Amino acid sequence: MRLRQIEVFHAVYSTGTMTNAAAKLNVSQPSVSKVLAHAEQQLGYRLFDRVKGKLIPTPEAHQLFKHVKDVYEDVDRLRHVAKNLKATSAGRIRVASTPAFGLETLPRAIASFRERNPDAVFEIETLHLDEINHALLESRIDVALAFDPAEHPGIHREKLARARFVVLAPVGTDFEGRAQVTIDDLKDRPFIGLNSRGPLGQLLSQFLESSHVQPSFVAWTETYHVAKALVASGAGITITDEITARSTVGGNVVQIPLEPAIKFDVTLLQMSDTPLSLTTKKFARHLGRQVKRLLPET
Amino acid sequence: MRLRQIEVFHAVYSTGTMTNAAAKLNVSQPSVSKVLAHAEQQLGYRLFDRVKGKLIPTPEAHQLFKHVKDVYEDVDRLRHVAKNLKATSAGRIRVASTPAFGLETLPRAIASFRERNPDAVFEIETLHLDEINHALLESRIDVALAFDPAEHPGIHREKLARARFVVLAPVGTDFEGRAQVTIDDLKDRPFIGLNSRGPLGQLLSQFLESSHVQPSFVAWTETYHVAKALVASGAGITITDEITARSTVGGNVVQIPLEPAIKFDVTLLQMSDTPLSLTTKKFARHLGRQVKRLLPET
DNA sequence: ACGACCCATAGCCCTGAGTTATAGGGGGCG
DNA sequence: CGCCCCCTATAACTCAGGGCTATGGGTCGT
Repeated sequence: MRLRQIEVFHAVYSTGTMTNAAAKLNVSQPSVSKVLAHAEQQLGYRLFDRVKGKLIPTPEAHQLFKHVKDVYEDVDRLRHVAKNLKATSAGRIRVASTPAFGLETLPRAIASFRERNPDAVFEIETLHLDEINHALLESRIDVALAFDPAEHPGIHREKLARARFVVLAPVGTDFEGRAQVTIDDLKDRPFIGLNSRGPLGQLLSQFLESSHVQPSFVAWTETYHVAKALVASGAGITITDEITARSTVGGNVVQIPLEPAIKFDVTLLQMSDTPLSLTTKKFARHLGRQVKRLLPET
Repeated sequence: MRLRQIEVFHAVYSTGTMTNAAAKLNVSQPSVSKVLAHAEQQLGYRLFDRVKGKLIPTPEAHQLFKHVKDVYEDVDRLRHVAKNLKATSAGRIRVASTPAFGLETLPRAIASFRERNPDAVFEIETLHLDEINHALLESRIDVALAFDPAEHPGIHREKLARARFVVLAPVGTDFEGRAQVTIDDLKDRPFIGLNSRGPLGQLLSQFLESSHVQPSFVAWTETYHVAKALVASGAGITITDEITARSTVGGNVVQIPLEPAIKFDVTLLQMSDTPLSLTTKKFARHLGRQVKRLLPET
C-alpha cells in the first residue's frame, strides 16, 4: 500500500463517499475513484461494496481502518514536525505558557533575559495545557511553563516552585483586610469558577467537592485572568493562583490567602531526549530563577 | 514527505550509508541518493552532512527519525495486516498455541471438532507468547492458547482453567512413587531450567528465588516438551506444567505434584474489538470445553 | 599510486496519480 | 413518467517520482 492509498482510504472511510473524500483531499473525484480501485486491486480484495451507488465498507475495511488510523496520525505528526524543524534554525527560542504566566511573568523574564542576551530572538505563544503538550511533541515550541501538568509520554517536567490558591475579591467588600479566608467563608457568595479542563480547575473542584461547599457559581472560565477581570468588575469573587493574583493586569482587586493552603507546582516542560540549544538552555535556567524569586516559599 | 522518502530516510539513517540502505531496500545506490536528495530539497534542510564522503546525520535528522520510526513501524504492521486479511477469506480457522498445547491438546481438540464440523479448515502454528501477540495484532491468526499471558494492549484474554506445576523425574529414581515433592527436595539435583523469557519460566524462577533454593542447572530450554525429553533421557529432573507432563509425547517419565501448589492460568487469546467468524467462535467454545475437561479443578 | 569504497550526476523509462470530459445508475419529486 | 441531483466509473492525456545503467570524482588505507 502506498501512502497516498492509505490517505485516500482514510478519507473515503471517514467521509463516507468518494466525492466528499475528494473535496477533503482537494483533488478531483475521478482521482479518488482510481486510487481506491487501484488499492483494492493490489490488495486483492474489495474495501467497499458498491451497492446502489453507495459505498459500504467491507469487514476487511473495518479491520484495516484501525491500523490505517494509526499510520495516518503518525504521518500527520511527522509532517508537522518536518515543517517545524525548518523554522527552528537560528538562535530563535520558541516558548509557550498558559495564560496565567503569559501576560506578565513570561514577558518580564524574556525582557530581562534579553538585556544580557540581546541577540536572542523569541517566539511566544500562550496556550492551554493540552495544546502545549501537542506543540512540544510537534517541535513547534522548545520550552513551556504551566501549572501542575499531568504526566505526558515523551514530555519531561521540571518542577520550579510551588504556588498556592488565594481568594480574589473586589475592593470594598468585607473580605478586605482579613488575614485569611477559609472555604466556608465562600458559602453563598457569587463565585466565578475555574473550568475543570485545566489542572488547577480540577484541583479546585476536587477540593470544593471534598469540603462539601458549593458556592453559587455566576460564571465559568478557563483563563484565570478573565476570572480576575470579572472580580474587578464586581461580578463576584474567585479563587486563583498567586501569580495571576499578583499581576498588575486585569484590574484592582483584593487578594487574601486561602486556608488551609492548597499548593501546586509551577513546572517547566520540554521534550524528553531532545537537547535544547545553548541559548535556550540558558533561557530555561533564567526563567527558572525568575519564577523561584517570585515564589520563594518551598 | 512521501512514504518512499520516509522509508529511504529510515534505511539510510539506520544503516549509516546509502550503499547499505540501497542493499537493504533492494534498489540501486543512485536511486537512494536521488530520493534522499529530493526529500531534503522538499523539506528545505539537509538531513545528512556529506563530509569526507561520509554521512553525518544533522540534528534535524535525529529529531525526525524519532517520528519516522513510529510511522515505519505502523506501516510495517499495516502491510502485514493488509496481506493477512486477504487469506482470511473462507471458513478457515487460524489458531496458534505455545508448544505445550501444540503437540497434543490442540491437535486433539481440532480433531474432535472436525468430527462434528467436517467443513472446518484449520491453520495451526506453535509459537512463543510474544510471537502469538504479534501474530494476533497482525490478524495472522484468529485465536490462541497460552499459559499466563501478561496483559497486552489490543488483545483480549479469556481465562479457561488453572493448572499447576509438577515435578518430572526419570523412571527409576527415588522420587518414583512419592505422593508429593517440595521445593527443598530439589536441592543438589541436576535440574533442567525453564528459560525465563516465557511467563511460566518467570513464575518458576521467581518462586525459586523467593524460596532460596538454587538447584544445579544442567540445561535451559523454553520449550517444556524439550525439558521433558531431557528428563526422559536421564539428564536430570525438571518442573513443568500439568499439560506437558500428562501428554504422551516426549518420553516416559514420572510426574509428582509439587507442594505447595503453584498455579497459573490457561488462557484463550484473541484480538479485542474484532468479532470472530461463526465457526471460529464455535471452535473457541469447543477448545474451552476440552481444556476445562482436562483441568477440572478450579 | 593504486584499488576499494562511497556518493553524485546524467540520460532513459515506467508507473502512480492528477486533470477534464463524459457516461450511467438510483432516488426523490412535480 | 420524466427530470434532476448526486454518486461513481471510464477514457485520454500530462506530469513527476522513482527505478535502472553508466560514469565521474571524492577519501582512505595499503
